[in-house]
Order: sequence, then C-alpha cells, then structure tokens
Amino acid sequence: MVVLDRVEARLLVVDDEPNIRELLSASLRMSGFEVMTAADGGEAVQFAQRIRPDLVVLDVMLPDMDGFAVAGRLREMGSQMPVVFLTARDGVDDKVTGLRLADDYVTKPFSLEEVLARIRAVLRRTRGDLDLPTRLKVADLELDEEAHQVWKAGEPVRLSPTEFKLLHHLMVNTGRVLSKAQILEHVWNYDFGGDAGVVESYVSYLRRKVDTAEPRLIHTLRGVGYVLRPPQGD
Amino acid sequence: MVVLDRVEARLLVVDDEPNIRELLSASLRMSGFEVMTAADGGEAVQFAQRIRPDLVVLDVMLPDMDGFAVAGRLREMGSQMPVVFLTARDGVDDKVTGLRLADDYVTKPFSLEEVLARIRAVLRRTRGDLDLPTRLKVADLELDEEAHQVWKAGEPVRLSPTEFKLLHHLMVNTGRVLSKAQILEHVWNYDFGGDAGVVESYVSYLRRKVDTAEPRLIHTLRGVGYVLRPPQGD
DNA sequence: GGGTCCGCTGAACGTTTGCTGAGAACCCGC
DNA sequence: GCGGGTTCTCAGCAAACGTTCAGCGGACCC
Repeated sequence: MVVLDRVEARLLVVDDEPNIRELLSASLRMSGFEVMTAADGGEAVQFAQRIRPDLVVLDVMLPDMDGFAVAGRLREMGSQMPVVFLTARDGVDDKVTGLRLADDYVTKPFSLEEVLARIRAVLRRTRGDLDLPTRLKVADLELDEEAHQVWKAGEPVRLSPTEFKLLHHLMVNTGRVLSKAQILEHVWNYDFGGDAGVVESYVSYLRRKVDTAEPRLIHTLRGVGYVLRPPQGD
Repeated sequence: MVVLDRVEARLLVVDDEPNIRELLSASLRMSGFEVMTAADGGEAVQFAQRIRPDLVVLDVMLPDMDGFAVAGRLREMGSQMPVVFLTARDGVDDKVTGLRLADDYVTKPFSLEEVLARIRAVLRRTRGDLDLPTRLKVADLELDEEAHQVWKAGEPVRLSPTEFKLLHHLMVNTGRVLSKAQILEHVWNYDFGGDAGVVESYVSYLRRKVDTAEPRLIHTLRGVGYVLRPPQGD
C-alpha cells in the first residue's frame, strides 16, 4: 500500500472479470496511478483512443475480441502505448512474447506485487524514467528490483522468488505496519486459499537470511503484523 | 467520543442485528460522520445508489444476500465506494475472499476503536487524504497510527495491542474525561463480559510505560474517570 | 480522626500468538 | 524420471498477553 502524492502515470486496465478488474484498479490507484477500466475489447480501443493512457494492462481472454487483436488495433492507430498482458498459465506465453505485441506479460493467477513490478519496469524502459528508483535501501539492506538482487552489509544474498517479493513489499512499505492478511493479499497470488501461516514461515526464512545481526530490521508487532524499520527510532 | 464540527464523510452501515447497527451508527455519528443504516442487502444497494456514501460498512452475514454479493452489486454499479467488512472470527476463508472486494475488514466481536481506525485508514487511502494526521502528539508523547508506534520524550516505547488502543483513545480525547464504562465500551470488544477492573490494570500498565516522569499526563478523577491532559493549564 | 470507599499494583492464571524444524507435495531442468 | 530447490502445512514450544483478584494505601465523608 504505497501512497504517493503525485500521479505516476495513466493506466487502462482491460479485463472482463469484475473481481480482477477491481482488485487491480484499486491496488493500482493506491500505488499512485490514475486508472481507467474497460470490460471488453471494443470499450478498450475506444477508451485508449480518447484518453491516451501511458500503458495498457490487457487480459488476453476477452468476450468480443482477444487481447492480441486489441493490441494490434492500438498499434495500427499509430500509438506506441506499451502493453502488459494478463494470460492464463498454460502455454499462451510463447504467443505473447512471440507476437511482440506485448512489452511484458503476467500469468494468471498473479500477485499484485508482480503486476506492479512489471508495470513499473515497462514504464521505466519505455519512458526512460530513470529517476524512478530501482534500488531500495534500508540500513545495510539493499534491493535491486531490476537485477532481482539483494545485499546485506554489502554481501549478496540468495533469495527464493517468494522471499524476494516479501522483502520487496516490506521495503517499499518501510515504517508501515503490514498485517499478515495485507501481506498475503499483495505478495501471494490472488487465488491462494491457505492461511496466514505461510507468511510467518517466510518471515522466518527472511530473518535467517538477512536479519541475523543486531539491530534487527524486521519487527513483529503481536496481534498486529510486521514492520521493517530502520535502526533509528526503534 | 470525538465530536467534530464538520462532517468527515458520509457512511452507510449495513447490519441486520439492530444492536450492532445502533452501536456502530451512534458511535460513528459522535465521531463526526454522517451515517445512514440499512438492515439487509436489498436496502443497502438501494440506499447506496441514492445517497452515494463515501464508504460502506458491511456485515458479511445478511438475511437476503451476503455481503460479498452486495459489494459485487456496488462494484457493478460502477461505483468505487470503499467497503469495510464485518466478519465472524472463524471465517478465515471469508477474510481472504472478502478482501478481493473489500478494502479492509474487522472481525466480530470488534471494538469501536478498531472499526474507527479502519474506516479512517481506508478513507485516507482511497481519498488520498494524506493530510489527515496519522500522528498524535500530547506534550512529549507521540503516537503514530500507521507505524503503530509510540514515543515518550523521543524514546520509542513498546506497547501491547490493548495498551496501544487505550492510549490512542485517551490521546484522541485529550482533555476530555472518560469514565471507565466509556473506555470499556470503546476500547474493549462489545461482548466483553468482565468488569471495569481491567481498565484500572491497563491504566496502571500505561502509566508505568509512558507516564513515569513529572508532569504527569494521565490523571485520575475519583469516582468519575480518567483524563489525559497536557501540562499547561493543569 | 475514624471508617469506608475507591483506585493502584503485583502476582497468578489460562489463553493466544508467533517462531521454528521437519516433512510432504510440487515444479523445473537435466 | 531423478534431484535440487521451493512452497506450503503442521505441531510442539516459548513468550507475550489479557484477565482476575487480593492486599494495600490514599481520598473522601461524616
């Protein structure tokens, strides 16, 4: 839940499932984007023409025309709007990358953390927005989003994908308490049915890898959640 | 019981139990919100359409349709009203699925303190109301809601969840006398059966942690209640 | 000044919460 | 299909937490 006081960019989210559309748009808004939504391909093309978004998040499966067709139309319009596709896990991936219509894609079911990362990466590439920080630092902890790398006290650390996403989420929200439910919501896939016990396990893994020495950075607030806090003020 | 001279926002409270509906709406009104109530899902959708509230407080269990269905309808209506769910404690699944449609949730039995905190947090996030202070200060006492942290004379203090809620309630009501019954009502869950002795215990804990030095901030008014008062004018 | 009431605090308790190690299920590359 | 890495579940354990209670001391009233 990163709240910024400026608009990062204007996005168009296209998906026919209202749940996913709302999940995405709400979360993107909270991250500082201006978001419009469309429920099918026709609406999408219309909207894109009118409001000229900086990026389009596009489901491949749409009721009227598929995402590739939509992307094709956008290209024909002469626009160079970057597109991030949402695809089902099975095999469509090759098509997406092969067609070179997408700048990136995310497979369903995704986690918000993932979608946000892809969108930011694409915007950075296409706009040359180099001032968007790609490196997060908290005390002697460093995380590079692009290189997908983490250092503790200058030493590189190996993290599994989930560990990385969790640490990233904690670092983006430095100083803010996150409940296990919130963490689950952002870091895990949206269809994850399990309970918050996983979060405990992963916090434990993370601590072992990046938070063994004093002063500790990852704090447990009993009954509330977790915070990553820089030494001063603790 | 914070009484403000302006309306913070318009809320719609939906619950079929009259007790809870009234408890909530009375307390929210006293906190400066404009409150409407509905007893079932149909009424809720109707009302929401007409009066366009800024936020909906929605019980998951309703006689006609469940809260998720109501939230779904609201979304379909194209509204972006934030929703705060009220759920039973045991429905862990509810929480996860609920969050797809909700911006936050509170488990029953809740304390008014909790519900208020969630509502404010959601409004802050969704409206971009970043200037609403997240930090309370009284003399050399500071409390940050987001970070869930307290400082006394610049030094961080560790508080348990209940201690934190109590101090928060005292600070929000600085200068106002609160009876033990009132405190019980706001800080403890509404189904708490015990007596006011707990409040005494917790005031004692709090004093030990944040009010050891002169001038004292937490004052006892014999036979009446407690006040938190800044030094000047005491 | 004495009796009574009220509030303070330390100790004790049962309960809840989170941490961790072990292991089962899974995926992926070879 | 085998092995390493990864994800998730679970159960036992330890510490923190909420609550009650009793003994004490100070405040209030007559």
